[in-house]
Amino acid sequence: MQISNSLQDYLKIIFDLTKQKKFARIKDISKIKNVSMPSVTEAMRKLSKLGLIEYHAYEIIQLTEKGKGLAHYIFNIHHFLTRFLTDILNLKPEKAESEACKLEHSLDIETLERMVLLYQYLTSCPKVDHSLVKDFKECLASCERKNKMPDICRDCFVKTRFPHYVKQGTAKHVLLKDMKPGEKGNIVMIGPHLEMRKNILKKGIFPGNEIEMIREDREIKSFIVNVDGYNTSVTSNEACIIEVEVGSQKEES
Amino acid sequence: MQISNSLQDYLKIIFDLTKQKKFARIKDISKIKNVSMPSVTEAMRKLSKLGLIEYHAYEIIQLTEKGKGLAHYIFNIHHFLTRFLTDILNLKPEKAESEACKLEHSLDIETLERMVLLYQYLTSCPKVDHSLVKDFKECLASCERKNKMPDICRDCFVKTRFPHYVKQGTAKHVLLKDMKPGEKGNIVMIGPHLEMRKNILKKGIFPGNEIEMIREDREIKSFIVNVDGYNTSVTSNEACIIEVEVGSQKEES
DNA sequence: TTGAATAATTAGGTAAGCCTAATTAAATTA
DNA sequence: TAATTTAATTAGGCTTACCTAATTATTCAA
Repeated sequence: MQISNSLQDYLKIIFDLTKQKKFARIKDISKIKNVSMPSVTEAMRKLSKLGLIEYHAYEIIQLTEKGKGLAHYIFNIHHFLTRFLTDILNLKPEKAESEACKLEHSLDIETLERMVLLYQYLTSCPKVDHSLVKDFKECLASCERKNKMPDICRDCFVKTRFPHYVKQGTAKHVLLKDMKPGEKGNIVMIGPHLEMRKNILKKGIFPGNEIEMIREDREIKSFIVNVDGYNTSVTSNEACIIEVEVGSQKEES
Repeated sequence: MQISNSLQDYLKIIFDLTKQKKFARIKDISKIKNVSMPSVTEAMRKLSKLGLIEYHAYEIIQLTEKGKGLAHYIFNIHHFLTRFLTDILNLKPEKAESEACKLEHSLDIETLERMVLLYQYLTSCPKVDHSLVKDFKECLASCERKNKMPDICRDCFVKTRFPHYVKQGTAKHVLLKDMKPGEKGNIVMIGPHLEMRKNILKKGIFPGNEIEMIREDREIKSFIVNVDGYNTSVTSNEACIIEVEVGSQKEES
């Protein structure tokens, strides 16, 4: 059945209210969804027409069996996503809540299934070292303490702080700051320091992007780089935490 | 700047077309976005008013510097998400494409930042055993071969195929099929078999949910269970791959 | 049991993002 | 260069999901 995001939200809210109070009222829904009461009335009529709720003017609102099933489904997707965002990505509960609200409408069952698998894999699979998620979170937590290189990342990152550190095979890993004009490569990692990383991402620079060093502009303490065909600038500090794989590229003359 | 999802899509399409042809035309955009030409015209006027494109009736469309920056950002978010979905979750490229299209509008920078970190952690962090993602993908691939217990999961799962396998501390792990009426627990894992898992998820049963066994209904070869307050049924086969943690619950009499 | 307060509904309106049909502009080709 | 084809625009409409102001039900409390 096709049902709009907004109506799904209404259904979820009714489900939630019904759990506690056995019924839902227009006013409560309007408050939770932060819309006016007439908007709720209108939505209720639509849900009623779809056979998802039992509703008549001025009476209390209850889910039909069909509505209960669908609401339960949406509700649990929401909660799984919240768990994923808190348990794996370590978002704060309120943040995870609001992000899950947006995500629940845009993922289809197949992607969701993969996320469930990843979740299970990282948290419960006996084959996986469970300190993995713990380490990841510790790394995240360290990153949140600004202006300090997280201890847990020192090992990872310090190795690449020397120019042309050879990682494996033909691929050389360098920091962006050490690249010569004209040199190209693929971004493999954007290092510690939460705020800096956020700013780098905001410039449209992600791991996996192709990056080319254009030139250094010492006046503005920046590097001019070309990322997948678009020129942008990166501060010297930022260039110290962008790790680039060079040398395994197909050269163009 | 606030810009609607739809306008973001237009911008991304223009960015993409401009890369190849140096300009974009109404007709091409309309074809790619699968909307009528008048709809495109209207959108172009809006983007032009926002200062994101250079556009006058009957003339070719080009991005302004401002538009180019924003488009590049959106475009790269899209590509990062595609990589995440293919490289980590192992979705097929076309699927990943279309899912990324939906996701790119709903994630905010903070969540994105965490996903980048997870991506880097799993694929490039020297501290992490890189076979991890490989194993996960192998597990996924095995799951796709239906009707066959994936070898890689046998270890994980067989252990729990015996009732009341004690995992750690007070928590007992059992299969749903072995639970007694009235017994409660938390779902920790939904086992191998892709299709079956999908069907279980479709019933609103996710890892992390609280589940209570109500009774077995031998006539329909199913178990009636209560998941977070909602009754549903699970086939006998499905009950064989749902692993539940019991015993660490706070008991209610 | 009747005001007063609270809750819900009508009525009428807006913005976004689509659509079709009709018209006009631009490009192509005979 | 005139006719035809292709591309783009106007004009007018629709749906979803909101809104405010005004009205009507319902509930509560004196």
